[in-house]
Amino acid sequence: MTAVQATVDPAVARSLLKALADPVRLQIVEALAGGERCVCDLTTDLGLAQSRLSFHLKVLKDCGLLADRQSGRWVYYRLQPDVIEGLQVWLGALVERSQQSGRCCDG
Amino acid sequence: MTAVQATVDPAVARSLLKALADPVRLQIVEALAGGERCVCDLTTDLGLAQSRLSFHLKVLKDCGLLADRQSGRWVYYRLQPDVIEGLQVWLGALVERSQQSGRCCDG
DNA sequence: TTGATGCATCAACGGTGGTTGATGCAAGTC
DNA sequence: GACTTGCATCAACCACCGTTGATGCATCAA
Repeated sequence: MTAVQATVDPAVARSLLKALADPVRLQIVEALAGGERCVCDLTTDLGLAQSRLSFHLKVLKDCGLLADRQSGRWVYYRLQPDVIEGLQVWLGALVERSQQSGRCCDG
Repeated sequence: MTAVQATVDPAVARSLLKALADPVRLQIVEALAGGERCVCDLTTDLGLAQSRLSFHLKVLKDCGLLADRQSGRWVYYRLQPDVIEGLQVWLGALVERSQQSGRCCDG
């Protein structure tokens, strides 16, 4: 583990950025950074209507940021750190490219 | 240089994510990763209407991702890699937290 | 079987954010 | 001075995305 994480492709990066750009979804992600939670806990902790939470969980799951599992009546969601790392690497590549070409063109 | 980059605060992170979540703005950022460009060059390279490009440049500049300078009639835009790095670090903290709490709760 | 709980999904509505074309303004050219 | 060029800004329009309340479907309890 802790192998060098591969970058995601630009289309995936876009979908991840879009998913993370919503304040409610960012709340969810930060809550799940503390560990796996079931939907009912998230509902009360974040003070969100159930359908609203469910909508955002779906968005986050569809882009790969979240995984879920069912246990009895409850559904538990958890973060997928690899995916976030992929985005991180993608941003890093951007930084690198820009620094590489930075020593240019003093207009 | 290459000092350890500080993380951004959550509100800033949100605005950066939101700014990067738009496909046109992502195009702009990737174009500028290749080095500084003036607006007129970007207009032709990306095939965007001038007012449209100008709108997105403003969004990117307002959140700190871009800086500009004027030279004669032309305005040149460039990336601010530090800001992207800040976002990267912020994502890293998220990953770290989630891995830390990952060894929990096998329901 | 009946009823309750946890969650997903749907249709309708509303708001925010991006697009477009016009206008304004500053910096150059003649 | 008048004219052109490069860019920012504005108002009007439009599309998409998130919200809401209702409904459906499992799972579990009685």
